Amino acid sequence: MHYASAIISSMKPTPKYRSDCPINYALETFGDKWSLLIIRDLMFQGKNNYSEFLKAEEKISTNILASRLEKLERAGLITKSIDPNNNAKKVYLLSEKGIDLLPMLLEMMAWSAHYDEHTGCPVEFSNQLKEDKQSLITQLKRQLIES
Amino acid sequence: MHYASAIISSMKPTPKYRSDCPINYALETFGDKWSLLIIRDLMFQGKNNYSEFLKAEEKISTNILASRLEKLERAGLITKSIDPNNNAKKVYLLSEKGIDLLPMLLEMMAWSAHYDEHTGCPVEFSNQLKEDKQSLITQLKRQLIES
DNA sequence: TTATAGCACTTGCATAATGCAAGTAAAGAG
DNA sequence: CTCTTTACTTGCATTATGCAAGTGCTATAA
Repeated sequence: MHYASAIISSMKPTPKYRSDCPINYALETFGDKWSLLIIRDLMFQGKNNYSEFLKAEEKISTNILASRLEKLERAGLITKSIDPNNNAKKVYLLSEKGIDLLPMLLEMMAWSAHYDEHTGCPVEFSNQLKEDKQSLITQLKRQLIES
Repeated sequence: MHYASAIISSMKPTPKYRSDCPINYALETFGDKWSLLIIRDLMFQGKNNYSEFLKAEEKISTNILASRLEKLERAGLITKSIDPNNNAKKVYLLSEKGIDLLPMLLEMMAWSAHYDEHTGCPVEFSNQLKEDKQSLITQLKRQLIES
């Protein structure tokens, strides 16, 4: 591409999103079969590195995991750093933007727990969700920020 | 496959889901790039037939729309019926299971409105979400049940 | 200091999902 | 009877995902 074309195309950048609808923004950010499972593992399972994510029951494949981690980092939902105790290890953590998905994830879990007859969602967790969602949010959020 | 094999394989059915995790149930039910946009149009845009869904800004293609409508119906999130005023038309409506996605969708919208600088989410809607989510849920839910 | 293992990926290729354009069938309107 | 609307289906190209194997760093033990 020569300079003039480059300038012209820089003037109308290819639109990043299909629309400016908030639902669509969410879908384009984490709307695939894997992203939210990684967020889940970070949020509820205390996992924070590549090999731990790989161990998840749903069996994500290595290339997809790598590409999702990169996408989530680019979207600002997670951060990547080197484990100070082991330079061979990377540490993935939820950013504030990622942590703020907690209320949505809890609603999602509540819905699934209600409608999936085979749900693995612990009964006490479901109950706390119904009874006192706000304190559950506060509590989980504190745990995440501490780490 | 001969009869004996058929019987044996019918004894251990291929597992329907990757896991019994509630997040995963949600993902396998509506976790793709399009399902929630259809739910959105049913829930907030008053759309209820094929050609209206096709008009959405995100430009779903006809075969994908048909397959998503079928999937959502099979999952029990929507119902399909014939328009009594026009036998050529089908009417899609949210079931209770579909309507119950409202709280999750509102959290999703709140998150996107907060983090997407180009969000199209109306300010007053965002505000009502922050100020009084519960009455917004009650109000929207009433509208959906009436139709 | 070499060997072995762990960790975080990458690569190549097969399969599946999605996207696009065109076509079809049934119903309604004129 | 014809034209339009509606709700799709079909065929094919492109993209995303899945699977197995390999790579290149640390780290750790001999």
